[in-house]
Amino acid sequence: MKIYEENNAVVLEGVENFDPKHIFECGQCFRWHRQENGSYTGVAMGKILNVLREDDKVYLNNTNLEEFNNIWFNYFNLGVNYTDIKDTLKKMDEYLDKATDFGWGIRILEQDGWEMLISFIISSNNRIPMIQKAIENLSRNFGDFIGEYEGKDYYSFPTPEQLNKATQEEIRACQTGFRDKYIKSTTEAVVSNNDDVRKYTGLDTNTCIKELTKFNGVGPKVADCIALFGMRKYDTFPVDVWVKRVMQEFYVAEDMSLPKIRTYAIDKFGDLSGFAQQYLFYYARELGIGR
DNA sequence: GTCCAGGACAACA
DNA sequence: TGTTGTCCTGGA
Repeated sequence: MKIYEENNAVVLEGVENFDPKHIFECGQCFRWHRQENGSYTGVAMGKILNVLREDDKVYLNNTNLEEFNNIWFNYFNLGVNYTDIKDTLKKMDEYLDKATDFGWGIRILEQDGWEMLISFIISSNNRIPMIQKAIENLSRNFGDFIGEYEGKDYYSFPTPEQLNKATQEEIRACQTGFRDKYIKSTTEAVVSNNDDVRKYTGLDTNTCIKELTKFNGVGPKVADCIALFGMRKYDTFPVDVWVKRVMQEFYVAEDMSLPKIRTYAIDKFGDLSGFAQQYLFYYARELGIGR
């Protein structure tokens, strides 16, 4: 891969296993929006970025090499060899063989743990467009204005201290629904205990999930998502309705419970469970499998 | 107006 | 220890 800077952009030439649509629409993130030219614009790590792929070139627009090295290289998980991961998964069975071809450009983003904690609390019993709207509202009302890009204003996700200034009513006014009390209580817990959830990356997977489940509004599925997408715990397997459908379609009996599906998958996919989950989720959701 | 999609939690057996 | 009703919102 050749990496160079030109015109306020960083170009990744010959980058493998990288497709914006696959990355931003596999259920792991909520702040990226598709533009008319097929690129995606979003806010992450307090920066506005636009991502466009043209053949074997990926353009990271509105950034420079310094930011790329400090932020985006890790954010896009570029140190991980997805060719190896897919090869291992492909050998496991025909479904993963198909799913890894279908979502060939998926990468698991290294997102901020605190943002994932609140985002996935909002995700519970909620649909993606509504989750996106609530997170945007929270950011506009309680985060920092970062700047304008192509005629739109962008705001950073609020810090624990910023969000803690919001009342439960103000949180609900951001269209969080009944999850307002979960967000309020979790934010209060983080601030009052001076709890840096980013440090949870250093815990082992089971401890990490157990700690996350202590927060109000965080159950098994939400904890798995936070651990996988915000804390680099790749050996876990969040089971949402789509993953349940695809697992029942291809692997397990119709009446298997969610925790048992999870255990089954982790036994089978091991250290690559989180990656398998992403390929299967994207495959199931795009094709409407099991509906 | 009615139904449905989406997990956590409290109350219950 | 597992099961059931409730929570909120927008789109069909």
